[in-house]
Amino acid sequence: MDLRQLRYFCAVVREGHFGRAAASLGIAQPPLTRQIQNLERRLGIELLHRTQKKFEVTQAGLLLYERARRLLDGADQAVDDVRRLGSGETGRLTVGFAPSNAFTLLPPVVTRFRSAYPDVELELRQLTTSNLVTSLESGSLDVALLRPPLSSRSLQIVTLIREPFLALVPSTHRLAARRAMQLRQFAGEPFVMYSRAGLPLLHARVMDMCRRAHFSPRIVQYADQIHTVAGFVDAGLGVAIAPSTVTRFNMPGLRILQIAETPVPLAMAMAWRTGTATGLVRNFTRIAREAAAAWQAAQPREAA
Amino acid sequence: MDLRQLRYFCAVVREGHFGRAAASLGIAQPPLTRQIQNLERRLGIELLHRTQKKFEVTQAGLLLYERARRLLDGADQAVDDVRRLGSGETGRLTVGFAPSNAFTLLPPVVTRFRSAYPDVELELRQLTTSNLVTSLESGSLDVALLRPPLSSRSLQIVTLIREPFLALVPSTHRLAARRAMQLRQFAGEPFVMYSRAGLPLLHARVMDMCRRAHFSPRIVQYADQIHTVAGFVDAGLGVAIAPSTVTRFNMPGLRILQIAETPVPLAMAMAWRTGTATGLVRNFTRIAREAAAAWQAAQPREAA
DNA sequence: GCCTTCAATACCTTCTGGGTATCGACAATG
DNA sequence: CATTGTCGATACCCAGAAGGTATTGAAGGC
Repeated sequence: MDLRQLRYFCAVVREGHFGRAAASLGIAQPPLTRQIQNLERRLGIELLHRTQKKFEVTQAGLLLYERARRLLDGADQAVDDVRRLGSGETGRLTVGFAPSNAFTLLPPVVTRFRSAYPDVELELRQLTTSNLVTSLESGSLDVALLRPPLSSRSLQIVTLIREPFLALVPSTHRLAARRAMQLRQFAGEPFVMYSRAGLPLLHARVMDMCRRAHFSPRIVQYADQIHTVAGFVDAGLGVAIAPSTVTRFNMPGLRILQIAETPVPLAMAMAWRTGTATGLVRNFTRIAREAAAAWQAAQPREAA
Repeated sequence: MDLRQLRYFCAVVREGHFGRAAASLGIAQPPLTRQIQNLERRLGIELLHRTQKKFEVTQAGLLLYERARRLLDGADQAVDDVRRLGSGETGRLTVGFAPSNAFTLLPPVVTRFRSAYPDVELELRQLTTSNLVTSLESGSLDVALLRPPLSSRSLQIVTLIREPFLALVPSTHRLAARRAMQLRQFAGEPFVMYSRAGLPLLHARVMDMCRRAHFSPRIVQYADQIHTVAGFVDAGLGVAIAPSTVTRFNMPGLRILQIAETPVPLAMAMAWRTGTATGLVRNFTRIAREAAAAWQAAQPREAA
């Protein structure tokens, strides 16, 4: 069977006239006549009963017309659905994210994606960074939001945003009125630190900053979430260093200062399996980039 | 959309291997590769994700596979149904018949047709000869069994059987022991005659025979069915002339003789609209011819 | 490290589908 | 009654697509 011939036949039946049917199909009349003849020959059935100059549709022709219309509609629908699925307008996308961005980048990305692709079923999974990587590699995640660095030849990584590090002091602190400070001014200060287990990357980064500033922090408290650290500083337990996300917290006893040394910012990235060319992932990464740019653009006025 | 490409794609997905798929399709591998590429290009979607040497079916490809299989099945089914309808293996056929053959030719024809084409819906209508003709011409009948002659340019007529006329006498009649007789021997005999209203053709034919034999029948009784006429003769009311159907009746008091003049036999014919080329009519007329031949073949040993 | 396997590519041939010109037949119309 | 217009069918030509053969390039198995 050939859908072209069915399409032609339907046009002839619908128009009741070879010339008009040919015009509606955008072809000339002779090829149309021939295709109908071919169709009849192939089926071995008379579909149109010719009575010199005019024709009438036979019973068999009428049946074929009904069936053909349904087939053609089905074919169009199938093409449409496959295109939508392939282009990522529909389907199911599993997104992994680290706890660290549950309250930062994730919400705007998800919101933006949902409104752009309402027909996509979005599944969100909070995992540790190492689990994110293995899940991405095994294919149980399509894409993940996580913190670099990460080393995996099979994953594609794009940095979405870079958060500068800021210094946190209680409002009662001697530096509270300043706009900026130097890291060595925290030497000997009671220090609120990220737990090595809960936030290994932040722990390492902050420890490294202190080391570069030639002092070892006098740690008086550990916490394993950024906003917990900020909360301890707010409560006056000590000072801390945190990514600019903290400017989003509303804590009356907290003062936020710029760091003169401007440490390498804390990056947030997005990763997916290299070679994954599905429209879903393509669309999600585009949306994520847009959301990150918007987020980044909204940040500086507070963090600058 | 092109069904060929869908068929090829399904084969590739089913076999999971271009070479085997090509073999199962009866084509070489390179054209198959190209067709799949064309299909992907036309849809603008990656259906098979190639990873050097092997490939895996994408989500979109899987969806297309499901849809394509249903489309292909639907197309095959449609072709099959149309073929069956067009070839007369299915559908609805309206057959008209005259009262005169309700008990002769019609039953074997219908039986034979039913067993040959059990899926055809057969509608039988008993009508007068003139109504048969007008119904055929108007299209409300597809085919009819009737007695010639009839004149209609738009109808195709085929004679199915020819029944010789026979003479009927009661077993007490002076001719009862003879095998044959001459028509003039019925001159003056009490005669059972077909009513002009009920069986105009038989009435005319018998009257004509008598006229050709130079006598006018002394009619003592009219009847409007053949078996009623035979019944009256069986009861001893008189003699009669009847078509060979009467040999099928089992009447102890009835003797059947051949007529020396061998009048032109009584024909039974079949008619349909010229130009009607539907498989149903073609099949029915073929079956009717076969049934008539069988009926005719079973006749002579009694009527000879 | 060599050989096999599998899809992709290059190139050629054939056949199918579409286009133009024209025919033949019917129908309407003056 | 002749003429003209309409409609489907036919004849012929051309372009493009589909299939075939030979070959390549890259992985994977021994």
